[in-house]
Amino acid sequence: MPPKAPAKAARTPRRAKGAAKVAPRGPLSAQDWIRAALNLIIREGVQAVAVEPLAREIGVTKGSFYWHFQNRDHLVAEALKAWAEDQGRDVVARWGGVQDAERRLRVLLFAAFEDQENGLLFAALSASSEDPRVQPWLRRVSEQRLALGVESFKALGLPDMEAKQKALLAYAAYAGYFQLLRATPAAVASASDLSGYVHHLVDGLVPPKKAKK
Amino acid sequence: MPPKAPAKAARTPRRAKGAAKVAPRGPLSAQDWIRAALNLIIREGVQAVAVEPLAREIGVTKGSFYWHFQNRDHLVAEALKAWAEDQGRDVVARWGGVQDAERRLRVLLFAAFEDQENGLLFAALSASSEDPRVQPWLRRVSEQRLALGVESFKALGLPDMEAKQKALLAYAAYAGYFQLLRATPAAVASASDLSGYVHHLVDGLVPPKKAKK
DNA sequence: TCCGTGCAGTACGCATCCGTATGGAATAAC
DNA sequence: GTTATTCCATACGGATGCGTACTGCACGGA
Repeated sequence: MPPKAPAKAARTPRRAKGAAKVAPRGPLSAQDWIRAALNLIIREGVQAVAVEPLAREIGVTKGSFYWHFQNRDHLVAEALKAWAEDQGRDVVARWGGVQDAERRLRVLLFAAFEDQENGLLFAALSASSEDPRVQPWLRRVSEQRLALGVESFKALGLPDMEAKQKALLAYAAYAGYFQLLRATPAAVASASDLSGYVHHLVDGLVPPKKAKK
Repeated sequence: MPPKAPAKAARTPRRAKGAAKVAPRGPLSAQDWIRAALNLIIREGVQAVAVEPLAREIGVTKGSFYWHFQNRDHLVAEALKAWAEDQGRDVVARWGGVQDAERRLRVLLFAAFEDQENGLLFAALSASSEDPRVQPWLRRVSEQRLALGVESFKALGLPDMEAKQKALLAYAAYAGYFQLLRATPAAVASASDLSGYVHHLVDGLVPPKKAKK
């Protein structure tokens, strides 16, 4: 537990006794722990975020962890918060640019599918959705994304109901794609052309004005 | 560890000391444990299948468990095997009936989406895909389903590549739908009409001969 | 009636994790 | 140099899970 009002200082490396483990580094920050936690979540899910294993991986001991965080749940909470806020920023960033409704949809979807790392992180978090610490954040992000999708389809002139269904379909295709990529990458690899995949999706969803297939 | 060659017998209820826990029952079978494990998997994922908690839930102690199974991994393995074999049977059952290629696709997809319990179980297992005990079974089932999908689309006269992409898209939409349903049911509920959702999916995938929308 | 067998309870040792307590090394400030 | 501060190591107690060993009970058959 670091005192609420920090002072100053920052120092140079050091290492544990028997452990010249990974890369030598200076003192850790809470951010370092959060990053490590998110990495671990991608690989093994939220429930794998345990203090002692994580500390081993970083190459320090619990002593460090409990200096930066009150307890395990606080780390998880911070990591999730960081993720969700990141998503919020992303959505806004991708939203702003394009005016034309159809182009915006395409840009949105292509960008989403192209950011593989983020997609896999989303899949990992969805995989931990039974965890009550995860659920609210997942809900937030999904609602935001779905709302954006619905908006975009309505901007094409579609009625509410249809826009909702199409948005859900697009989002499910997104979530499912990365779930499959995470669970059984080999299966996805068979249809290796991602851009073709996304084209199919988009062409199937955007009202067939001139389906460019 | 029950002796390899069982004999006979079957007896009447009994209960633990302080525990008139759930429903009174006779002696448990390995199947009972497997069923309980699958139930737990749906609710909390594979990693939640622990002997002692599971025993508590059933209302017995570990003593019983280790009578029926060698260890925890054996239970998990049996449960997964049971699931995968069930899926295999399902696929065949739904496959046999219909001759017309387009109708078969529709029937297949509608049936898949309608079996909510199975869909949620699939989502739960996919959520545990990082578990090396789960991965192979998941792979098997997904490959089988995808192969069936590709077949079905090729039967419509589509070229290989397109059939693969459409099958992947359909499967991702399936996986994603149930993942969302599991993770954030509220989000899915907004587009409440499942049949409309599936219609959208199918109409987007089946080559627009006479898109019946 | 007295065993044998099927199933379950109880108790133990071991491992892993949590969170706490406390000490210690390196640096910055003085 | 002395001191305060930052960051980490180490050692502890408690909880929970695994797997083993052994005991106990109810039933069926002899």
